[in-house]
Order: sequence, then structure tokens, then C-alpha cells
Amino acid sequence: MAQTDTVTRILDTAEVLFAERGFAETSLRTITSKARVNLAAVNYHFGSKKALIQAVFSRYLDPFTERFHGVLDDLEARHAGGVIPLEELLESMARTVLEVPAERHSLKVFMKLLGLAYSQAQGHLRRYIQEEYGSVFMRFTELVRRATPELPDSERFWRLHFVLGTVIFTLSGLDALRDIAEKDYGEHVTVRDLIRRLRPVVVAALNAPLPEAPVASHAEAS
Amino acid sequence: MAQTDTVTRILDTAEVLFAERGFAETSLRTITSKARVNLAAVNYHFGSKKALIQAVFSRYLDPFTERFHGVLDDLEARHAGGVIPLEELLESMARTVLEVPAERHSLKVFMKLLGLAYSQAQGHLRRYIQEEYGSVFMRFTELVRRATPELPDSERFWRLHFVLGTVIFTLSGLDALRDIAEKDYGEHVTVRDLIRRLRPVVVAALNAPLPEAPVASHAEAS
DNA sequence: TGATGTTTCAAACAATCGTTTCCATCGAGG
DNA sequence: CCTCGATGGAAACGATTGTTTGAAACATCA
Repeated sequence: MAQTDTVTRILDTAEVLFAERGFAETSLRTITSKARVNLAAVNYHFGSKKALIQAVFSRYLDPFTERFHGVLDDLEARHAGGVIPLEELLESMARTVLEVPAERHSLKVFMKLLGLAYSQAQGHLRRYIQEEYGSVFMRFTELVRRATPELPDSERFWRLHFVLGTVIFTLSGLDALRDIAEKDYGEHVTVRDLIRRLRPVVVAALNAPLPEAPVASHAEAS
Repeated sequence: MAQTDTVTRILDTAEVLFAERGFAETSLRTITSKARVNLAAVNYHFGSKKALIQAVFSRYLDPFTERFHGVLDDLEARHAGGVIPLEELLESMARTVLEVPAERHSLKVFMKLLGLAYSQAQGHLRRYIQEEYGSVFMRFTELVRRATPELPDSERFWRLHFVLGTVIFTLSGLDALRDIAEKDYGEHVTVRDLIRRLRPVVVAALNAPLPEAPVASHAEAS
């Protein structure tokens, strides 16, 4: 089982370095030397650096999507035919997001990777994630649609991305923010702590009143 | 005035390429060839690539901070001694963010750069921005503090970063999201449109009920 | 054991990176 | 006029990048 060991060591090292520095800023030599494997091992086992990046994501997203599908199955069965309340949907997603990386490594790494995938947005990664894991997200949004029938479709679309931005942004930049918070307010913030704080904010954001109709001119009322 | 022309052409080209591909993924040769200037011009006028990156940010952030300070001066004068309502603070910030890049280029580039600065977070950039422009942000948060006296300090700190994440995340990934929205809901979304949608969400997020008290439980590994 | 297929390893590959050097060019001041 | 500091331009620098190579080491099974 020396091969699996090498593959695992590469993935373990790569995901941490990617999360810390980004993809382009992390060379294969840095990864392989820190993982104590040969330089050629990456190209041998994964084929290319791009494939390694995708493999890092798969190791998180594959168990997540599988488990999340199961959780949604349970939810739909429990509310047979009916509507699943919004808070229950959000709660289930948060729980799943928390559980999956906990089995392997830190949630921080997972969130940082998601943030990188969104911002660096080097075509191939974005496309890969969308095509590979878009279905579970679409299933989730459909359930959210039924839970918030009063919201226009486009409004719900944007609000879901608003809160997605909040979560990814906060959790991926957690370290830097935590340092500031700890220094200024003297309280040490855990991930679970942050999620507890996020919950009412996310719910309030999704339930916010609809924006006023777009004004024809640019007359601004305060 | 040939030198200013070269410097400006480099900055104009660099900010667009940086926003599109990221910093590490954009080579000086790509910038200089597209800007039709000599390769050595970057190192001659700016000193290094890192300095060029900082210069790109300065060109946005310098006018922004200056104008925003002025806006805050006006607000404080208008509510002499009193408290500035939260919505007025947010409105003023949004208006300033909208105005500054409009004079030069697109808001999209500006937001994409902010998103990159936050996620890529290659030490030097984060530190540069924090040290150079942290004061205006601190002034703003202090005004927000007076506008939301019922919020515990730490809670307000986190919520401000929550909504900051929402805005940067949404506006920096606007292109990709806009494509999806346009395809699925057939409506073309402008930046002003998005800000109109963001407003009630941000206000609701900041005014959300406080989270329930933390349950005494096991510690969490970061 | 000997043969076979897989994995590891050191070395080199070509390409690209940021940076530097050296010289030509230009314009203003003595 | 000539000089001199500033700028533009071509070429090369050394370093680093992802990838490939060919042989050694290993495991597996007849």
C-alpha cells in the first residue's frame, strides 16, 4: 500500500499549501518536498497539476455531496410531500458542511479552498465544480424555493448567493479575522461559534423585505 | 508627458488583467505587450511587480478614502453631535464605492481586485491595505457602533464582516453569476440593480436578532 | 526463482518567470 | 553647440516552473 500512502501524503500536503498560498503560488516542488515524495510522483499519480487541484476538491466534495443527498432524502421523507421549513434546510446544510471535513482535516482548509475556487476562478476549476457538483446544489435550491414561495425566483437566486458569499468569505478568511477579533474583543472564536452567529444573520437576510421597485431616474431617497 | 502616458497605460492594462486572472497568473510580459510598452518599463517606473500591484490598488483606494472621509465629514456635520442612522451610513458608503471607480473604469474590476486581495492574501498585499487604509474603515465602524448601540461589540464586528463578504463576493463574481441569472431568469442585472437588491438584505442582516447563547460543549479544533 | 507490471528516484527538459544590463534616444539648460 | 539626466528599447540574466525521461527498486504471481 505504498502507492496509496504516497497519493494520500500528496493530497494532505497539497490541500494545506493550496489553502495557505493559492494554487499558482504553490509549486509542485514545494508540495513534494514537504510531503517527502519524489517530484515526479504528482505527474505519475495525478497526471498534471491541474488534475491534482481537482483531486483535492474531489476528496472534499465527493463525500459532501453524497452525504448531503442522503440528508435531503431524509428531510424529504420526514416531510413527506410537504414543505421543508427554511431553517431546517439551512441547519441540515450547515451540519453536513461541518461534518464532512471534520472527518478528515479542518473546515478552515475546506472553506479556504472554496473561496479560492470562487475568486481565482481559473476557468477549469470553476467549470469542473459546476459540472461535477451542480446537481446537488440545484436540488437544494429547489427545496429552498418551496420553502420560500413568497420570494420571486430571481430574488431568491441572488439572496442565496449573498449568503453563500457571507459564509465562504467569512470562513475562508477566518484566521485573519479571528486574530483581529481576539485582539480587540479578547474572545477566542471557534468555527461552531461563528456558525451560531451566522444563523440568525442568514435567516434574516433571506427573509428581508423585498427591495423597492427600481426607480426610473436616479433620484435617491434616504 | 510620455512618462505619465506609459505609467497610465501600464496601470490600465494591469488592473484589467489582474482582475481577470489574478496576480501570479498575470506575467509582466503579458501586461507590457498588451499595453504596448517595453518589458523593462514596469521595473523602471514601479520598481517591482509587487509595487505595481500596490500601485494598482492605490489608484482606486486613494481617491476612495479621501472622498469617503469627506462624505463622513458631511454626515457628522449634518447630525452634529448626534447619531447617524445606520441606513444613512450604509447608503453613503455604497454611493462612494459606486462613484469612485465610475470615474475611472468599471466597478467590477475594483471589486474583483478587492476579492483577490482578500482571498489570495499574499501577506504583503493584505498588510499594505490594512496599514494604508485601515483608518477610514475604523472611523466607519465607530460610526456604525454609535448607530447600533444595542449590538455587542463583537457581534457587530462579525456582522460587518458578514455583509462585507456578501458585497465583495457577489460583486467580484458578478460576471459568472450574471450569466447564470440571465440564462435562468432572463433578466439583465446591472450593478445598481444588485445594490438595490443588496440594501434590504444588508440592513436585515445587521438588524437580525442576537444568536442564542452558546451551549456549553466540547472545544473545537480550528 | 524468474518474469512482469508498478512505483520510486535522480536528472534533465523546455518554457516562462521577474529582473537587470547596456545602449540609443530625447529634451531642456548651460 | 554640447551635456546630462530621464525614458524607451532589445537582449540577456539567473532562477523557477511543470513536465518528461530512463533506469533502479519494488511487489506480485506463475
